[in-house]
Amino acid sequence: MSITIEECAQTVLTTIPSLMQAIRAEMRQGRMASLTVPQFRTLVLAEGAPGPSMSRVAEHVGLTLPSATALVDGLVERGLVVRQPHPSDRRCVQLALTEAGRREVREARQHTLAMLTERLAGLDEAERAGVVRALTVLRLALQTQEAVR
Amino acid sequence: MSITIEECAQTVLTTIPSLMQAIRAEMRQGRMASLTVPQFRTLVLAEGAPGPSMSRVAEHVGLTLPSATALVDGLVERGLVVRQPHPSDRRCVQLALTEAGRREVREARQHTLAMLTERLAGLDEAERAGVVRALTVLRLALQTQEAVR
DNA sequence: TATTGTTATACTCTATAACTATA
DNA sequence: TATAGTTATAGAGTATAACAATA
Repeated sequence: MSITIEECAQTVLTTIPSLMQAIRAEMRQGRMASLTVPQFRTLVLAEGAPGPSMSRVAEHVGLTLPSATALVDGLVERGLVVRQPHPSDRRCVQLALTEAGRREVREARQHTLAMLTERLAGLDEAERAGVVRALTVLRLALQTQEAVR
Repeated sequence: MSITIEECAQTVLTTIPSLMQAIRAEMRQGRMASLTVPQFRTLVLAEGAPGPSMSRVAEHVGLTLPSATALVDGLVERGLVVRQPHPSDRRCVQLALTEAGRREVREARQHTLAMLTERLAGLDEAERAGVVRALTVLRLALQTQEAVR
């Protein structure tokens, strides 16, 4: 029973939004985790990379620059990040997590991962490997083109 | 190289939002396809099931009832669906596609699938099968719980 | 002149709380 | 009293267009 590209595309189109819904619901449900998915992703970026620029944020989260500005504004207002001047290029901004931001992202991740882990507990070894492999394949296939755009 | 549940959860948490972004971008890019993902999913539901209620829409798209109301309001304003009275239970609504709605959903799907198909063209048979299998596994794992909630 | 970022503006998404109408 | 749906209200996500500051 061979699966055509069209069938595969169809599955992707119908399933990914559902999965996204589920993840969003998880995150919203966490009592203390008052972060939306894009906010969370921005904090994760700032946690890993040192002082990302606004452009970097926009690219990472998949937004336009103005959208990233609005997103970061919200995080700044809530005291989770600060905008720091870039030392050598004064047009650029370097985003930095505050202590509160560091705590928030840690808690949100812990919480969300715990919930996800619970739901994925039923998967066997082969299924887990399959999931990781398939998602990696999809990421490469769908993101490659974005760079081209 | 065995993959733990935590690693699997981690991959899901970081990858699914990216994939969703990519799909959203695809749909937005379509010249004539001016539908958002939730709007599209609502039209697809109405296309398949006959006269879904508002509750059915909310459940399918993963929204609260008020959110579904707002979503459908937009579609009604644009002439893509109509709210019809349920014959026996006057509290209920039955959603029906208009001709324009039927055309719109057809075009949007065609367009989006074409783009996705293009991007997935590089996958071999085993990868396609793996993707479908993995997404199905994830859907079952993540959605089961939603019903419980 | 090109690049980085922000402001202005306008939709849509999404939720909670309060309400109406029907069962 | 319980259920289906809407209205009211509010905040976040998201885009395009126009602008400011710096390189």
